Amino acid sequence: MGLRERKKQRTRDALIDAALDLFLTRGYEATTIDQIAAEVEVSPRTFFRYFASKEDVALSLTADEQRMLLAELVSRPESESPFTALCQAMRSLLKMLREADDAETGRYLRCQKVVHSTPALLAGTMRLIKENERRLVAEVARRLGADPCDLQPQFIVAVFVSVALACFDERTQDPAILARRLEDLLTLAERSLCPGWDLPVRSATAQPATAAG
Amino acid sequence: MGLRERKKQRTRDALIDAALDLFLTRGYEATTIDQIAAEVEVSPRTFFRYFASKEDVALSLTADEQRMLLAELVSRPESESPFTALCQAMRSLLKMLREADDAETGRYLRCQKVVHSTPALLAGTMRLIKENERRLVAEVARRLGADPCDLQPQFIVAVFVSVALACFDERTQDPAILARRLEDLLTLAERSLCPGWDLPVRSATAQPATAAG
DNA sequence: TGTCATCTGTCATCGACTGACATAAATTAC
DNA sequence: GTAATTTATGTCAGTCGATGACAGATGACA
Repeated sequence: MGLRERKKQRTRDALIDAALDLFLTRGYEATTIDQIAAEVEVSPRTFFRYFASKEDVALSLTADEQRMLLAELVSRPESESPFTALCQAMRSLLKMLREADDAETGRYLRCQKVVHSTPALLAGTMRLIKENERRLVAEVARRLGADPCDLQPQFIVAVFVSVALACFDERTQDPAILARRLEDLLTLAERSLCPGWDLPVRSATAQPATAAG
Repeated sequence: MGLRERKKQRTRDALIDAALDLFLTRGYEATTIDQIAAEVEVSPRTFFRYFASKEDVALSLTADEQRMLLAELVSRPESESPFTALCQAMRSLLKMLREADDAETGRYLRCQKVVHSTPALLAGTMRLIKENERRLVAEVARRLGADPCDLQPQFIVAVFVSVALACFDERTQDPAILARRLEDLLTLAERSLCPGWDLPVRSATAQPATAAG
């Protein structure tokens, strides 16, 4: 990797760190782009060459996590049922989080704190999750041999996302506690859902929605 | 109601209608506050005395719906299980929508179209739903005789919200089709969930939180 | 070393949003 | 009915987020 690439990466990381620090101390709204740029000693214009918006820099880590979640799901073996695969992908993500170095863990914790204390960032997080949900549905549908427009894959992913979202309480930021909460919720989900609910249905009567006939 | 109140209501409605029209024809981002204000013949400053932001005017109807959903839930009889009550509240909401006059139905349809074609508004909608979710959890917890921090009420509402969200596909805007889709999804949910999953659990090992005696 | 692609800073500009102040209108008191 | 009070609105000035255009600086590469 050339010098140019390394410098860019360093600038990008510095901008994220400076932004998260300022967001934490002064608050997201009260922090200006000028202040972030001044901290890293670049021009405000340069900030916008790295991040599309002020929200973007705050949610860049969240966006990475969503991409990783999808990648983990795709890499799960086909033998796992869709919901099991989703849960395992989530567990892998939390494992990576717990095994990360201090710098990354710190970034993650600051990011969580900022996001949970800023309604606009909470909305942005929801948007990212919702966008990723479409990709998750596509992958689950593929595994089921179903169409992404069918209700079943949408329902399976919807239940998973709702469980995952319920984990991200504002009080729950430490990855270890997060993992515990996830397991508790998955246990509850397991007790509530019928065995085989996320397996392909082959009956002729069901699935009237697609209107293919 | 005095003249002043009536004038305010008329201005507010006119701003919403003008905004939705412009958003639909020119797009949300391309529409400026000045254009909306000019359409209603008020100053741009006055716009911001009625709505906190450009997003606010686009989502004012959505915010109303969320308030109504909560009100419907509260008015459901205590004999209904939490999930049933949530579903019935949702059905009531859709019924009100189908029985509304043309002006309101038109506003609703335009609002749906605009929201679904604008990522920023989709995010805002998620935020509103997420905010309302906390109130729904509180009401469900009360019905269960549980604490709002317990996992069960959170899980029940999460499943409901995920089903409700799955209804609001971008292709599904007509209230009648929306109602059909909701029923299909609720049927699927009913098949997937164990009987009694949303009833209070009274076993000695679980749920230590309520401490009701 | 010189050429080229790319990164960066400066400047100008737009649009969302806010505070301060003055004016106009409706409500209330007399 | 008029005066006093409250409240809605318009005007103005200003901040901040975000973008396009252009010029200068810097790393890549022959």
